[in-house]
Amino acid sequence: MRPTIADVARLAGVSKSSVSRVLSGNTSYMSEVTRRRVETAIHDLQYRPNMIARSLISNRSHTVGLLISDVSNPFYPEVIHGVEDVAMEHHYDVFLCNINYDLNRGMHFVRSLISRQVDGVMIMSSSMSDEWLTELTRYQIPTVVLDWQVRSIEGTAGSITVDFERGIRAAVDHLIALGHNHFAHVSGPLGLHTSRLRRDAFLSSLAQHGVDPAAVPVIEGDLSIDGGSRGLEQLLSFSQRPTAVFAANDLTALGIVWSARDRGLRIPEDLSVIGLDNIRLASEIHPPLTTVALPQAEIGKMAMHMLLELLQRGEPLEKMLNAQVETQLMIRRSTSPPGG
Amino acid sequence: MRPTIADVARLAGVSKSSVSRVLSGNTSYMSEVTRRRVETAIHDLQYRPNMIARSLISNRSHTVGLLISDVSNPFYPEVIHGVEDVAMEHHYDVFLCNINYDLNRGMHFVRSLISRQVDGVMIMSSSMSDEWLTELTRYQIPTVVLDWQVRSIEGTAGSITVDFERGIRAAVDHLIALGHNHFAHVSGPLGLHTSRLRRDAFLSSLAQHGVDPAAVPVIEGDLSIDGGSRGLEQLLSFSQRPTAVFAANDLTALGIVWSARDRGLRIPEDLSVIGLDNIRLASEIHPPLTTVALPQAEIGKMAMHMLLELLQRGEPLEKMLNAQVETQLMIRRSTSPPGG
DNA sequence: CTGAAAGCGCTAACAT
DNA sequence: ATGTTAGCGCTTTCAG
Repeated sequence: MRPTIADVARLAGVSKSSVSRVLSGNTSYMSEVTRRRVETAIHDLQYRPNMIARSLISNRSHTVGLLISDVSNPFYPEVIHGVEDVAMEHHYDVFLCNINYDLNRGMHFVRSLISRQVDGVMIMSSSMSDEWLTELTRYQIPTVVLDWQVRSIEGTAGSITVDFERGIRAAVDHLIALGHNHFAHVSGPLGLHTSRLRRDAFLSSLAQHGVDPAAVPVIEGDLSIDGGSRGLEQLLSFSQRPTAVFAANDLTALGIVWSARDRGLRIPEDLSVIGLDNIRLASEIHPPLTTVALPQAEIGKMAMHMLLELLQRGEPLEKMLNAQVETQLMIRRSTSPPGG
Repeated sequence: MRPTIADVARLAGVSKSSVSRVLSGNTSYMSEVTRRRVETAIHDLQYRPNMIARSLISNRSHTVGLLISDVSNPFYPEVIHGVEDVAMEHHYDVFLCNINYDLNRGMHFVRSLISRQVDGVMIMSSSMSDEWLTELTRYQIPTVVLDWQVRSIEGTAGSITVDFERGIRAAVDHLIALGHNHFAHVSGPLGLHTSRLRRDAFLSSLAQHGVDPAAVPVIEGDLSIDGGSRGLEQLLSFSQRPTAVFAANDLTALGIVWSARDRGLRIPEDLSVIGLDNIRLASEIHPPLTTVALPQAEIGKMAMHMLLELLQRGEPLEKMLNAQVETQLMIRRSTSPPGG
């Protein structure tokens, strides 16, 4: 049996309260001697406090949940890092849940987190259900959501929205400055809000430069390398081939680059490619990818900070918190004037 | 306040015990009526049992910890999946901890997991400290370790070892059959046991074919893309250039392939490259990478299953459990006869 | 078949 | 400055 606070008390010859006091650092009114005795007893027994018992009293588990679509998506690692760093700083632990693009699985995790009395939850899944939020707020669990148009919810919640506009506009400006005039977009699943945002930002920025959006082919991909490959194939079948393509994410862009290469096209001479996310690989491939960067670690940190803030305020907010992160163009080697 | 079992009991007009009975499905000796009343009360109150309170009694948190080096390492996603899948099946939740290659951080997590009373722990970090295991077994927490030479530990533990031999021998056979006779290896950090295993397997397989191991350059890398690039540069500086190189992992292999390409070498005509792991990217790049595959998902599943078994047996084992997984050569397009 | 009571490990008044 | 007591939400004997 693992030693309990009672064992420590017995060994030290004091009461449980005294032990509890040194555990919580409530040591101001204690005699040096008792403190010492307790400390040695703790050490001798290799006693470790039982968080479960603590949580039962305090109603706080010092744990937060983080729901993501899929660990294997290279967008997440840095985000997770950001979350973990801030969490660790504040002595929180993180329950990472892989939704795996499965809404049911998501709901399962949500219920499980509720039962576990997590103090808060962050949802960063491209596909999520409003139900999750409803369930979470029903039990007053503070929740932060990334990049999801939430109809303002009653309860303690916050959201982080990504300003794609700015980075994407910079990307378009860059392409225009290079002299391109035939564009294309390989999007994410257009059922996703975020895919539409990216597409619209691209098209409207183009329009600002006098390019007719209707003339810009949009191919629906699936945010994967394979989707990018397929997108490129379609692009090549058009009579009017684009000289520059904007991909909804870096994975898609990689698929485009590699398939284009395979077909004998040179990147960037024959085709300029811009991605989005700025995953690690983007700078490691050849040529390194020009991309609209998301501040991944910052997103993670911000989410956890916002959650912490939500946790502090006891009462439900009258209005959801909101924060915005900026995107930023990283110019690398996958873009050049058309023809080189 | 969230409803408790008392609220349900009150609403249903029964005792807490009765509610508890239906919660645990202990419904055999109950009247249909009471069961119904309780069920409706649970539903009306949207009651969710408090796992924390349950755990306090049962001493089991239905939670396991999974320590990994770094989420961003593409080796892990499938492993994590495997673990999660069988964990979910058995109603366990997984605490994912990113050691981040930091031994202190690892110890921190270990202590935290102990305080949280996790039922078991899996350690899958390339660098780990024996201390972790000592600490874990001190508190009788069943632990499964991947690919780490554990001096047999007293307590409830298991290990999964990877048989690199077989897959690597197949890789060497393949290279020899293709007609290669100048080899090189870009290893992982040779401080790591697993790096030495891989290197030794390569060298000894080569020896079996009459190749003098002393004549085979081994360049110490760091299991990253960058390390691969640097490895290739060194390789090119040798008077006798190898025609085939075996990399300690796929990331290293990618670095080699891409850098070689950059320097105008053709893959596989001018250089055959074999990786190890079989990460997803390996089959998505061009040319797809020949690699010694680790059964990632299987490793995850096996680890969780072994942990479950450890959990079943109450008493400490007299001997550690052990299981082995096989590696397998995946022949793709990054290898060919020298010169094409 | 159902309820009352004790107790899991800990903290937080309340005494002393 | 320290000990005593009650109780967090739940399960589990033990009575009835």
